Amino acid sequence: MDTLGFARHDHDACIAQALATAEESCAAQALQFTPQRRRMLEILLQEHRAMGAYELLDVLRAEGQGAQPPTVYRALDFLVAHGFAHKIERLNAFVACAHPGERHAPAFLVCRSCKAVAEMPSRRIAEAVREASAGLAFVLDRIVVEAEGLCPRCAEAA
Amino acid sequence: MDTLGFARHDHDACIAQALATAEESCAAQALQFTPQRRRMLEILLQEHRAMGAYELLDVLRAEGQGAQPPTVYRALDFLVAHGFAHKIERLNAFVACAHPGERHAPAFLVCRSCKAVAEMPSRRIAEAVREASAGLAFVLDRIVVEAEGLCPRCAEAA
DNA sequence: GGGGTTCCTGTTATAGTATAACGTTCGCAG
DNA sequence: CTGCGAACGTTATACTATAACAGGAACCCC
Repeated sequence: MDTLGFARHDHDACIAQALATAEESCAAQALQFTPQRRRMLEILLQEHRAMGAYELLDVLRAEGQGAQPPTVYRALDFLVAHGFAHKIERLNAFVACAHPGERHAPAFLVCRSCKAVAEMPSRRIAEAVREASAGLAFVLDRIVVEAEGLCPRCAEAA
Repeated sequence: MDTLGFARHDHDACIAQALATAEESCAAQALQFTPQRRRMLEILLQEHRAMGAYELLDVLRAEGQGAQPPTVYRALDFLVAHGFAHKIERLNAFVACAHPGERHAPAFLVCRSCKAVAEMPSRRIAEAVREASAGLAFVLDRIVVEAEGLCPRCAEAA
């Protein structure tokens, strides 16, 4: 899967690839990539957008699972903790990681019109944040960067 | 009010100054700086930390107001819309702006131990975000930057 | 093989965050 | 004085997230 943010791509291949990467990564770290966790990631990959926890829950229920909120949140906690998905704080929603396996501080573009989400290159951004926080003697753990605006499609439509 | 993030400062003066700035700014733009809005900003300035909407509501109620959630959210919407306060998405909480009047894309440091919040210099960060988003043909409206970690005090304690 | 431990999942209940919808008041422009 | 828009009051409800406890599978260790 390439890093193509809002661009088209071979979606089936992208899903298969991401699942395989997650599988390998879990095996390598002795993490349990259980059916539930796999299924949740698969849904996120299929939809390819930020989804709320209850939206994911609806999908599971439509499949005939009698799932409850904690089930979803637990799976999401796992996926986020290990970098297979990210939380978009601005939307209280979750999205599959576009670069599984790579170590990175994600930075997102969020379209306020269609809600599409893309990861953008974040190295320079992360570096600027590290510098600014070091200047204030702050010990940095995690960086949240979310840019809100219009994706190319919506911008053109407008 | 100077930009001192986690540092000490003359708090009473900082509150008075910020309120005065907000007042002027509203007058200049024909915005209504009503008692409710003023009071809400005052509370945020006094506490000088990120507060949840219901925490603010509790303060109002303790003062004898029979306030309801929409009252708080409306005042917060106003303050945020006009740059007198910011929302910390990561915490679902609100904080008074440290630089009222100045046009800026805020960037925050959030201590995961004591929940203190400081604004950090954001020009370089904002620039890096603008560049990255322009590279993906994204039309940028707003930037959320929230760094999570330990503030100097908590880091030293640990 | 029993006993303990850990991790994952199921289930019920509840906490915490935010907004919809409707009505009233008040100031002001026409 | 009438119509309009902005602010505010009030009720109800939607949406997001977690606490707390129980059951079961896998594993380790003796």
